[in-house]
Amino acid sequence: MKSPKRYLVTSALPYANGPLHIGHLAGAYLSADVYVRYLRLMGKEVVWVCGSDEHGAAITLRAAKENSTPQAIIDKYDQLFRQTFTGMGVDFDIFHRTSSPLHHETTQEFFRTLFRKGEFVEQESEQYFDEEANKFLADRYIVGTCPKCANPDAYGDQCEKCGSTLSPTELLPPLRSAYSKTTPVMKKTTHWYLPLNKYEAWLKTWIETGTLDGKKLHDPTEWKAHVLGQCKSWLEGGLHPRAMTRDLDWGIDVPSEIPHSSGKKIYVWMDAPIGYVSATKQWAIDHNQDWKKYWQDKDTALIHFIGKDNIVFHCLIFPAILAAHGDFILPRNVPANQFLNLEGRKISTSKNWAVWVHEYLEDFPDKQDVLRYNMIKNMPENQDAEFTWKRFQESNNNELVNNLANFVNRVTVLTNKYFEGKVPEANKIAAMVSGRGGQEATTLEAELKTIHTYMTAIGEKVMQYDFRGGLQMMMEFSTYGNQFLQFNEPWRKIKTDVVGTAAVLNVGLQIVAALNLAVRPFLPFTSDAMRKMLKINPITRGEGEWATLLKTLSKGKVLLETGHMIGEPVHLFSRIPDEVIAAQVQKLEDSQRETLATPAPEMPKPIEYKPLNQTITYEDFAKLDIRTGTILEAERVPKTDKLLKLTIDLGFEKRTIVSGIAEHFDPKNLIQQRVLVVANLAPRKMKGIESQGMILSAENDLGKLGLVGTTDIFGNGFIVK
RNA sequence: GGCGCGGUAGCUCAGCUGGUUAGAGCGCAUGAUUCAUAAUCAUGAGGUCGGGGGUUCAAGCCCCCCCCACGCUACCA
Repeated sequence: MKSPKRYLVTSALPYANGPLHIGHLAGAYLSADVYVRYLRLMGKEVVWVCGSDEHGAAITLRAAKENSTPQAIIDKYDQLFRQTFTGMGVDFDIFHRTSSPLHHETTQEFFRTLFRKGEFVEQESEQYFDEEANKFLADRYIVGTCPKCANPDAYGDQCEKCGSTLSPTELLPPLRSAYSKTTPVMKKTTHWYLPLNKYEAWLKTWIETGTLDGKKLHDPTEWKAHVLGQCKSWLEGGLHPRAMTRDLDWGIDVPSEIPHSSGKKIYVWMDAPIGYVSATKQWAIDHNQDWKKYWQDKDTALIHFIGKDNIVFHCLIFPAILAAHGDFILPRNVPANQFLNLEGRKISTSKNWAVWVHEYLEDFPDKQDVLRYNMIKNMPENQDAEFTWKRFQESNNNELVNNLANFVNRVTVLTNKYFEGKVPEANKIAAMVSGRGGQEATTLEAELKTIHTYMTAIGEKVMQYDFRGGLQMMMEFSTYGNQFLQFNEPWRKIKTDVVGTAAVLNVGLQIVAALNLAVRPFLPFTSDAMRKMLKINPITRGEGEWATLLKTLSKGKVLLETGHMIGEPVHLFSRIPDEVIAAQVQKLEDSQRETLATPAPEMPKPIEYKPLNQTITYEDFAKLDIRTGTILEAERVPKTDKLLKLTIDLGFEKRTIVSGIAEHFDPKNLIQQRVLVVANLAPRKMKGIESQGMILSAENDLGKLGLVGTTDIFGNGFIVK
């Protein structure tokens, strides 16, 4: 693939519902920041957009819970995001908001275009409805019992206790509406669907070959294996139409001229990626540029940085939307990162098992680059990775302090000590040995070539989205500097050979000067500090300095001229002592414990009794028809983990009941067991078998099930009341 | 259960379309050195490449079966 004229880089819009933790940072922001910083230093035309994702049910719900308003919630987190990103040196070209009027217009325009082109399918479906509040219920607004962990307050889209993804139909009763606490009913509603099944064929070709309409748009071999794998997995399974609208209060209205649009909002998942477009528009307005150049010109490379949870949306659904619209380019790559674990466990907001970035900035002032270094070093580029405070400390002390900062310090100290802080004469014939092995003689010219090689290699890694590799290469370059000093021993040479010492330190300073740029995409604050120390011009954004440096080197010219005065040595990094690390680990455990309000692990765990459900009337109870019965047959339902197919004798008839108890009972031990059966429950098909009722069982605090039976003096079919 | 990404030295990971004695960083051991925040540099020990079968002159890389971790997905009335 030929290299593009310009780049449009996006980072997943953070959802304005809570603060950022290190997992967010590792996923879509630091990776993009390194990439974009490098592109800018190479003088490439690049715009990097991001913004707050501010719509959807979770925000209204949170507002209600905190007795606040959605607007107040999004304002609060938008503000916090901006501070956090700026604090960490994550340097977007624009950080926009999906609540802005420009974004609303842009999204509606998109929707309108797709509607007019007849891309949507209007379809009626049944949704949960709250009769008292007179509202349809988003998944998030349906509360019920989690089928996985029995948390009675799980939401219809997710259980916050065990973190599993749910759908409303999976929730166990009693279901209730988050608005009125009443039981929701099913009601018909109309929505607009994107017929992904219609696009399946071209999406498949596009993903697998990078080709659309005979044109090669990207090279799939450059895509990460797990991204391709995930997409192929979806394509194999067949794509289904997906609703692009919701019945919601908080979001972007479906354009009013569209029939039946009253009360309908555009689905946040459609609204959010269009946020990349509106952010670009706003940037263009601010900078007197043409946004279309970035979204509609074939020579632009669109790159989406996201976490793996977003793969399907950015690789299939959003491209389908863009293509359905017609005027837009498709992403050239979607370098999704995997997940970052923390101290051996998954990061969890609800369990408060997280390192919050804004808190890190408070706890470790002026140590942004230490976190950046550690996060890039352990970036989950191709598989899940882990952050531990111990490794954070080790990489700081052993690599940043001992290797990088120390090398820079050695060179500046020696220059100040022996040459009054002036870059000494480069003597091209002076005898020096190479930093590699210390065996062969070398010259300034050869060393400039070596520097060029390192700088090129680091850049290549970054362009391949191998940020860990680039970072490692950068550190090897610093090691090379240490080796060069070690082999040439300027501290010894000064006693006999001032000219030779000057030559050695001149090379040392050239390495430091190059290192200053090598470090910059990863550690921008450090790069600034080094420039101050070297007394060279500060860089604001990056305007091709790296490219210039490569040119200078390949001409055999030096980066720092002889006689240039450098500043006093400064320690770029400082050691982090054990106590500080221990305190962070303690903080993590404390906050998590507070959140869970559980005693220390070594204490015997008290039984957690489930809270009582809301009071019901006798009439409610009387609706239940519970009968005595006996299990006649029991067998596993093939291809399921939990299902047993039971035949129950109810005296007056025999019933087939499918029950999710296979993990608790051996089928052959169930034969002739007496059970209680909810006999008037509406039948339901599971795995193609109609289940005609439900057998009762009790569950203890450890999740163990026990059948609730009758005593043997009873026959079958009698009423329980 | 289906699908997907992985399982390589104590730890974190590289290993391209199969090709000589399987690599790096950290940690560990020994030695050198003192300009530097006891930092640096050199040397070394450490792996039957998750397990089992197969294809091949040759397999960490290909095929089959199994085990483990993670993710998506189905089922859980």
